[in-house]
Amino acid sequence: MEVKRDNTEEKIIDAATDVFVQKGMDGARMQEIADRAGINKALLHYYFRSKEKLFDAIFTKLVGISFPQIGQILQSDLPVLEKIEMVIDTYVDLLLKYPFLPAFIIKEMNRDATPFFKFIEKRGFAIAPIFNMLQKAMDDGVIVKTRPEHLVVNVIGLCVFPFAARPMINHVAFHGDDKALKQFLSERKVEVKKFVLKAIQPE
Amino acid sequence: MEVKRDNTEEKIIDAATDVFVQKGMDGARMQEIADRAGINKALLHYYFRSKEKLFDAIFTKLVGISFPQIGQILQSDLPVLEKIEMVIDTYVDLLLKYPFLPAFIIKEMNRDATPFFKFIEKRGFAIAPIFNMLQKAMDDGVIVKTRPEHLVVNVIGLCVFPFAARPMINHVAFHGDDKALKQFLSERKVEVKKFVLKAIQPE
DNA sequence: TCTTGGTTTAACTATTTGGTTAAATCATTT
DNA sequence: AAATGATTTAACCAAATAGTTAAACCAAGA
Repeated sequence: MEVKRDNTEEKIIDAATDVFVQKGMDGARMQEIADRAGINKALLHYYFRSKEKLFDAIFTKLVGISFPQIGQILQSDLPVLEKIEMVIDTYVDLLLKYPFLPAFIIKEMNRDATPFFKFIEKRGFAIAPIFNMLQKAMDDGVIVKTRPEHLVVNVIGLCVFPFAARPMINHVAFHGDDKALKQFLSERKVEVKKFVLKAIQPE
Repeated sequence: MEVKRDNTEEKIIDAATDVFVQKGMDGARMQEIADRAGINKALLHYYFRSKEKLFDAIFTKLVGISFPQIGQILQSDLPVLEKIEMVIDTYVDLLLKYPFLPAFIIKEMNRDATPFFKFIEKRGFAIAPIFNMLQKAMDDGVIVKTRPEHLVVNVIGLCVFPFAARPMINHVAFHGDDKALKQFLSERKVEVKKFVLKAIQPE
């Protein structure tokens, strides 16, 4: 038993990831996934009973990558400012590795948000401790006062947006020069940290 | 001639906008557009020969809304800081009016960027003057020094991201409370201005 | 009123696509 | 080597879908 199972399943997952990320759930074709995995459609349905089930597997995998274990950073007893810096570093590094993630997640969240909700529920992800930590830092005068929600959205947005809007930025700001875009994106780590730290420093 | 033409065409455009924005090009169905416009499929093809042509019309319309006439603001002789504030105000107001735009544009740009490129080309949109203006302000010590590209992406990203990520923010930060989310988004104008101005003020 | 030309419809077609089935194949165990 | 059970395939099916066609309709001008 399990003759070439691991191998085939892996090939399917790789192929499906490529196709779903590029075309989305609606644009993806089971035939294309089968072709890219070097198998035929029936085998695809043998491993993953339906397109929806296959998509769920891929989506869950990719959401898992997108919402990484920043819990460790946040639960450490580093000063808040260093925590924020570490989150930015970790997150931009992740996005440099998987630049297609933001557009994919945004696209599929807008189509059907329930798989994402299930994921969050399953992982028991809670944002409240983060808000509390930031609120405390504000009360202590370590960072400037606002609603913690805004600060979190600002930080994540500054990290994520350039990747989500990559094709536009590439065209408008860099006239299609992929090298220049890549250079720009790799500068984001330093740039976002500088920008955020300056913005939140108390008077 | 042109008996009810205007009326019907308008109904089609409204219906197609709804459906394309909600489902995207791949997920949209001509039948659903026809139903929503209160006509049948053949009439849809009579007005817009193909799904692609209809989509192009809608996409171009929506990109036109997304890249509004901020030229006037930028070409005025207001101080740079006030220009930046005005751009943020204008942009967030726009997004509050059309909150679905960012996700739609990101989604469709990733599928096929050529309609967007054509639009930019046709409108003769150039980013260089904006970069030059910011560079000058940096040289004059009015704002802190960076690559202008980063500043532009930061400002746009802070405005746009919360709208693109709406479903996630709504769930994670507000537990599905639409009212709370709307309140949060309407605070962004003030928040982003505060955040950006603080981040770019010279030492 | 009769013609004309744009408008609208019902019915149809060709193709694509997700999914099924029954048979063949292959590795492993007895 | 024979049996077993997982794996793989070719051929097929039903539903959905973009697009077509030919005829009916309707408002306006001659």
